[in-house]
Amino acid sequence: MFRPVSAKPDLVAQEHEILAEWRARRTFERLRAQNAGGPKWSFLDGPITANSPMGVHHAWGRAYKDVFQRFHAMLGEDQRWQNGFDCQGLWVEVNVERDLGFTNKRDIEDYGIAEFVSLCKQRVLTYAARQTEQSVRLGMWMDWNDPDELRRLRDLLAADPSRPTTIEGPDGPVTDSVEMLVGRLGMPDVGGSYFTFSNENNDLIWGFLKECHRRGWLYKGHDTMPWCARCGTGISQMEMNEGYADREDPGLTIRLPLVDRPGEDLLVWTTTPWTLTSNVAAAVGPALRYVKVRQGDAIHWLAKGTLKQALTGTFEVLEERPGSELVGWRYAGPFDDLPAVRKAFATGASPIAADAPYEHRVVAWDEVGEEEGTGIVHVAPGCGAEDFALGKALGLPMIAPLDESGIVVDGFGSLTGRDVRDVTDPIVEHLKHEDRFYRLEPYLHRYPHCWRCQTPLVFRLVDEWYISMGPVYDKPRAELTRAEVDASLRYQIMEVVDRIRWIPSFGYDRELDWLLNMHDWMISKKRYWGLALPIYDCHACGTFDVVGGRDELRERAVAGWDAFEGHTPHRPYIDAVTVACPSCGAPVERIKDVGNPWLDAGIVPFSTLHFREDPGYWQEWFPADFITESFPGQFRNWFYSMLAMSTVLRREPPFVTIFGYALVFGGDGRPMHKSSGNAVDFDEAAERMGVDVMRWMYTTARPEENIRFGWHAADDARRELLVLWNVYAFFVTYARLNGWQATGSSDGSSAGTVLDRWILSRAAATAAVVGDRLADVDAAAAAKAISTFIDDLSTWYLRLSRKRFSRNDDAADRSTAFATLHGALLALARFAAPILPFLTEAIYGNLGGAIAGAPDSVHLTRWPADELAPARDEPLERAMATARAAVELARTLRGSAGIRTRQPLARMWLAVPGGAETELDALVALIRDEINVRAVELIGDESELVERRVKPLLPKIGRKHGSAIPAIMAAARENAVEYGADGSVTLAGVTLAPDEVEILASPRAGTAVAHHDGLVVVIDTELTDDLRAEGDARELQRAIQDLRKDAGLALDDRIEVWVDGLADDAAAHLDDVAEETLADTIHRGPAPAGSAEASSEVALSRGSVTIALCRVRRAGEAA
RNA sequence: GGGGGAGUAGCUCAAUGGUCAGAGCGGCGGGCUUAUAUCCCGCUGGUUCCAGGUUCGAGUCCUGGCUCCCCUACCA
Repeated sequence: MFRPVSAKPDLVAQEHEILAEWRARRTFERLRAQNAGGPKWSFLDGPITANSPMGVHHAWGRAYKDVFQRFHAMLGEDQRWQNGFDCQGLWVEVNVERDLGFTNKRDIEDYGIAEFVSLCKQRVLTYAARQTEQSVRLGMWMDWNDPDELRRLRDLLAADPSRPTTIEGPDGPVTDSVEMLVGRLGMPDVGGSYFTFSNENNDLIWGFLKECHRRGWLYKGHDTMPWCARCGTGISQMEMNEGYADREDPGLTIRLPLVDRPGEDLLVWTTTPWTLTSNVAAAVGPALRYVKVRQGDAIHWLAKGTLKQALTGTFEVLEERPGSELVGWRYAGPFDDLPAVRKAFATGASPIAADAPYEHRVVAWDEVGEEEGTGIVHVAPGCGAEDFALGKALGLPMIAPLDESGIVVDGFGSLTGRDVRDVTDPIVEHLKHEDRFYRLEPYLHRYPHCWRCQTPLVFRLVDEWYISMGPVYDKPRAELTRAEVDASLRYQIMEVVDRIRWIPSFGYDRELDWLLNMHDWMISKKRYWGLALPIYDCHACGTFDVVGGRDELRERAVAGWDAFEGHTPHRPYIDAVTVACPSCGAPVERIKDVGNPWLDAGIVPFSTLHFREDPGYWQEWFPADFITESFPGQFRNWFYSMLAMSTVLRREPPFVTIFGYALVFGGDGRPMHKSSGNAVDFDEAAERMGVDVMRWMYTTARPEENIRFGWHAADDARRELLVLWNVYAFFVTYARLNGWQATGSSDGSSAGTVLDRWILSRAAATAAVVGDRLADVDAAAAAKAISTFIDDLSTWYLRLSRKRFSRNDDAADRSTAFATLHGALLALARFAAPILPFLTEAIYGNLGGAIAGAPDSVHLTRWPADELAPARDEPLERAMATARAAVELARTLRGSAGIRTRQPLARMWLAVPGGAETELDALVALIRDEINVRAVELIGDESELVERRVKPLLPKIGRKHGSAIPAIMAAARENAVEYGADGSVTLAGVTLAPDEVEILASPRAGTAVAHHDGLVVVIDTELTDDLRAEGDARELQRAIQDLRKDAGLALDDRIEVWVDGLADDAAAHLDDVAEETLADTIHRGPAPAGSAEASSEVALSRGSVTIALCRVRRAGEAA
């Protein structure tokens, strides 16, 4: 017997029960064992940042990951099931800093780098445990660590990292110091999720960097970089565009007096006043026109095209010259007295005479424009990349005013020691005092900000480390020679990209576009928590070397190994080791920088697949068959770093297929992000809507479109699943009432009715489509097919079959009906299992548990498509589609005639298109019942019901007949047509050949309606007294059923009914009414006082009738 | 700032240059149903961003403008 099922299920509670059941029965472990040795399907999980609890936006991708893994498991394929955590980098550092209340890097140094790094590791373990729990709740099956074990390691790490401890690995206990054990997480002997902070991950990146160096692609750059003063680190190109935002800066115009033209000055505009301290030149466009203007006593020079925007008040133009004539003019700088300026100028060479000290000069620069400012550009080569390039080209001195925290360095007078963000006011004051100030007004522009902490970036002159991407050639890829590709990493990566299937396909173009525009990859960060870059830069001789791994470091160490031994390769311990310079032999320290975190994630196709310690294993699992991540952002991040590293190491694709999806938006219409404050907590959503509903919402969504997350959308998703649930509940309710049991083998397909065979065919078809779509990475289409099947099952199969379950004296037919619905539901449970793991498990558990020998979980069953395939009957499916269309048309006709479906009609006429005659009798009967007509007459020749119309084929006749077209089309619309004997037609005096027109049959006005497939339906709308009486009886029956429901009666309660005011001809049908409503007696006349439990009134064709009912007490029942 | 894409019903989106611009959702009305919180039918809804142009015919092609999105970017 099946367990009873509520029509209003608590899906959330049920999910928790199933999670407990999976745990208790070790269902996942058994699935892995079952598939061990099967064909391999290699999924590579993109690491999630273990830095905060998940929001609902993380669940989209994780739902996809689980759907595809479960599906491939049902195909019997062996998988690795390894989740990944991203661990190193600024994300984690910034949060630890916040927790500690730190505001800058000095706080970290004071606190102690070792302690700080340990806190970063602890934070990662905390949130890895948390996200593990959340992912399990989502139904995600992975080789999870025990979250409590992760928290235990965290606590031990805090207490004493050197203490030995033991954890249970897949092949037995593993013992090591806490610190080293944490560094071994995810490795084969320890098991569980991979962590990018692992020793192996770091070690393999070292190997990668050494390989880059071997090929000469690694270099140190000296340049002005975008810089975050709060984080104290440079911002790479990959990170830059995360942080563009509108910002209001001071738009400051100042006067620079000309030394050789007393009383005259240059007007210069800047939005970064702090850079004025480092001014060394003023650039003019040599081809632009410049004017001298008088304003009161002052005389200014500026570009002619900027007069209106740059000047305030009236002016008088005195003189005009090309910019080239201004070049070489000397001017007084804005901060000439500062020691730093004097020092730079004393050592800088004058462009006029090599031995003279430098002086401020007007220089020529083609880039200068007139759109903004004054057409005279303030140049500070220490404060901007373009200025830097210009300064380098012209040999100008460089002044770098900021330290790494954005504090003004020594030599800048009263500004020294101040924060760059606070110097605008003192600078303006200074300029006013010196009579250099002209104008200040706010200026709104797009400005880069730190992607992590939103601090506006500054530009600093620094040393950073880069991987060269190679030249960009000014010609199409197809024309490149082999040698050119071999000399440029970016084109090599593109060749790898060519070999990958990108879904959606625009991903391919986006990745190529990024690669073409990518600057060299800046891999260094002047921070603490992350990959220790294994670069040893010799100050003695100026050469640098790269160490390729821990073992190599041990061999080459000349000092400090003891301090490092026993530690993971992180700061500060790694910094103690020095090696001998291979060039001059001097002892060299590691550079202090840590690595770009995308190095950490990019190496995982190697590190997690044991590239080094088990090459055989790596061969088997590389490249990954599949990865899936959110597209926005990853082209320049994870995809890019994996592609770059795999290209360098193997020149092979690291993955074969990539499936990308868009973003989850919050209720405010912005991308959902924790830092945006619009994130919806995952746990809240899971407990409120249930994770199957969430998974359904995500898998039905179009992956290339952003999703707007909302509870309303969740309700829509839930409603659809409740339809399925109600079919299931219906089945269980009546199976229990009838004592029906599954026998194990019967699928009802041979003896079933046309509807039975149809729904089983639909189940087979759906299983095939869902399997095909999932195999092709199209979850939305798979979900859509399931959705259509649920609709078929509920609104067509069950609607039309209901009586076979509830009131059926034919035991064999009843049994067939139960077997059919049972089979359809079990099939659905199986092919929907990857998407809806809980709901399908509940259904399967109740319906399939009874069958001997069946697996005890739907997730241990194999993909059902082949098994179901024999039930497929495509002609029947097509015929049924036609029948459904006919019913819809007839309903439309009823609607427009104002005759409700309960009112029987004498007959309808039906013309079906050729080829749809399969099961015609059964389908006609079905249509007859559904439309409630006594007879259906088939019309072989539909010509009585339709008229011929002509549709001229415009693309064919358009050019030939030109301006006659409107008249031809008007004639066609009015059907003013002459048919020729040869098939030609004449419209508006123009004769068209047979192949220039299409002859259509369209329904005559007044009938209806079938536009395609030639289906035509007509109903007889004449109502006889007899039909009215039967209609009234049906209406009465329906009112009694309503009343039963209102009175809260059980499905099998028997009743006694009173009907007052019913006409005699309708009363002739009362026996039928009594049977349908489970009434023992139907009295005519009013109910005796006090005997009725419920009553109501119903309007019939000949007046209103009062009905009343009460429950009949059974023998032995208390009164 | 540069490059690309898109503007169509209240919303999400269709419509090889072809003659009444369509779906779904929503809204309104009606209907079916003792599994249903569902479902079915009908109706409603349009300056196809604006202004020109090409054409027998333009949502579609061309020119100019406006707005939004994506990619990219320190012009002072």
